[in-house]
Amino acid sequence: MTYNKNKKYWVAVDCLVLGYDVDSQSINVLSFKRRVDPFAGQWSLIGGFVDENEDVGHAAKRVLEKFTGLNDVFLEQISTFGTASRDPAGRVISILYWSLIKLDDIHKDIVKEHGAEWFSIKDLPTMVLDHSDMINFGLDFLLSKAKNTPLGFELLPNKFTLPQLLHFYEAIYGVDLDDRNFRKKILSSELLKRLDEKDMSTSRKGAFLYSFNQEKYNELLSVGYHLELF
Amino acid sequence: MTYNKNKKYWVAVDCLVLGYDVDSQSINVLSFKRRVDPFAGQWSLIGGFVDENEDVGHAAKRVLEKFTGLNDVFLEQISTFGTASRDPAGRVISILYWSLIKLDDIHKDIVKEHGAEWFSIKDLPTMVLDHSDMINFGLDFLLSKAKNTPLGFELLPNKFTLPQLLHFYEAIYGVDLDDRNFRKKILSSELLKRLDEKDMSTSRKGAFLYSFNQEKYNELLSVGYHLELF
DNA sequence: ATTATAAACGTAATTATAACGTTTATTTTA
DNA sequence: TAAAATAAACGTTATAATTACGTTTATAAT
Repeated sequence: MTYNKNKKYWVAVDCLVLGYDVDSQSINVLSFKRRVDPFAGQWSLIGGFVDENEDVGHAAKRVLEKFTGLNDVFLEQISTFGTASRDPAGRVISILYWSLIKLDDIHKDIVKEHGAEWFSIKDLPTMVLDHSDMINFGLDFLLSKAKNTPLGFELLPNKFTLPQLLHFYEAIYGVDLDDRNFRKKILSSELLKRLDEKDMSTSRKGAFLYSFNQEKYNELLSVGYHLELF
Repeated sequence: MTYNKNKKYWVAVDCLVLGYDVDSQSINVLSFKRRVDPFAGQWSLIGGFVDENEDVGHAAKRVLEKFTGLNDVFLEQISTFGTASRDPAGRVISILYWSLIKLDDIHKDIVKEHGAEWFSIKDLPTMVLDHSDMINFGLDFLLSKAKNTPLGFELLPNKFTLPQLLHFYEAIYGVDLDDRNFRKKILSSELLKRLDEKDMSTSRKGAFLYSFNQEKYNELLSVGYHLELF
C-alpha cells in the first residue's frame, strides 16, 4: 500500500462540556473520573477513540451521548492536540470538541445519572494528560468568540432575563456593565423576543423572559450583518 | 498495552498557503502536483505524514519548509478533517494548517524553485481528495477572522499603502468602501506607522507607505482592546 | 506652464455610546 | 391596608463615532 512506510497512531476525540450556572454566575466544566489505565481515577474530559469507518465528528457525538446522555446540543470541533509526548502510554492524537449546554434541571439530572461532576472554572481539579491545556484553550476560545457571535445563548436557558444575560457577560469578561446601556444595545439589535412571562425568582417586580431569535440572526448574517455584543 | 484494542490511523498535516496579490487584488492559493499515488499528478495542497516522535505543529512547519522553502512565517492550525471516506487509499486523518504569506518577490522566487503554482481563488483547479473543502474552510475562516484581527497584515507586504489596505478589504469582502472614512477609522486606531517613503508605482503623487505596529497592538490587546476593522 | 489623476484632507448631519438620574411593579412588613 | 424595600425598567443629555459627501495636493507627463 502506498502509505505503508508511514507510522499509524491512535486518534481520539475529547469533548470539553461547558455549562453556565445562572445563579452562581460561573462557567462550569464537566469532568469524569478516567476509567482506563494509565491514570485511571484521575479527573478527565470525556473522550474516546475514533472507531474504524467512523467520521471523527460522529465519534465526538457518540462520546458526548455515551457520557452525558445528551444529543442535539451544540457541538463543534475546536482544535487538535498532537504533541508527541502528550500521552505517556502511547502516541495519541486527540481532536478536541466543545459542547455548550444549557444547565437546566433536565441536563443536571441526566449528567448525574452518568456519574459526572461539574467544576467551576475558578476551582478546577488537576486534570489528566493535557486536559488542563484543553480547558484553557476552550475558555480562551469562548472569550474571543462570544464577543461577536451569539454563543452566550447556547449557555443560557432558552428563556432568560436581561439581567441574566448582562450577568453572563459580566462574569465571563470580569467587568461591570451599565445595565441601562446594555439593555439599549442588546434590544436595538431586535434579536431578542420578549415573552409575556416573567421570572419572579430574584425580585418582587419580576424580570421579563426573552428568547433569542435564531432565524432573524441567520437572516441578518446572510445580508452581511456583523454582531458586536461586547 | 492499554489502548491496544483500538485501531490506529495515518495522521497527516496539510497546509493551505494563502497569498494576496496587491496588483490583481486577488487571494491566491498555493498548489502542487501531488507526487504520491493514488491520484499522483492531481492538484493538491502541500502535506505530509506526521513522523514518529514529532509534534503535529512541527510536522506542519517541516512540510511548509520542504515545499516552499519558507520558515518563520505565519502558520496556524485551523481544523482537522477526519471523515472515514476522505481518502480511498486508507484511513488518514488530516490536520489542516494555514500559512498566510507576503507575496513579495523573494517568496515568489522561492516558491517557483520548488515547483508550486499559485491559483486565484476565483479560478481554482479541481483539487485532490477533500482539499477543495479545506480551501473553502480556510477562506471562510479568513473572512470571519479578518474582521476583528490584524490578519490582513500577514498577507500584505511589510510596507503597504492605505489604498492597498483598502483594496484588500474591498477584495475579500466584495464591497466598496469609502476611502475617506476608511482612512479616518484605520488611522484613528494608531496601529499604523507612516513611513517617510512613498510607493510611486500607481500614481504621480505617490502613496505613503505604512507599517503595522504589532507591539502597540499587543499592548492594546492586553488592556482589553477589541479591534474592529470592517 | 498646463494637464491629468491618485492620494490626501475636510466638514456637516446622523447615529451610537457613555454616564448618569428616575419611575415602576411587586412582595414584605409594620 | 398603607408604607417600605428593591430589582427591574425606562429616560436624558453630552460626547464620540460613523456616514456621506466635497475639496485640495503632489507629482509625472505633456
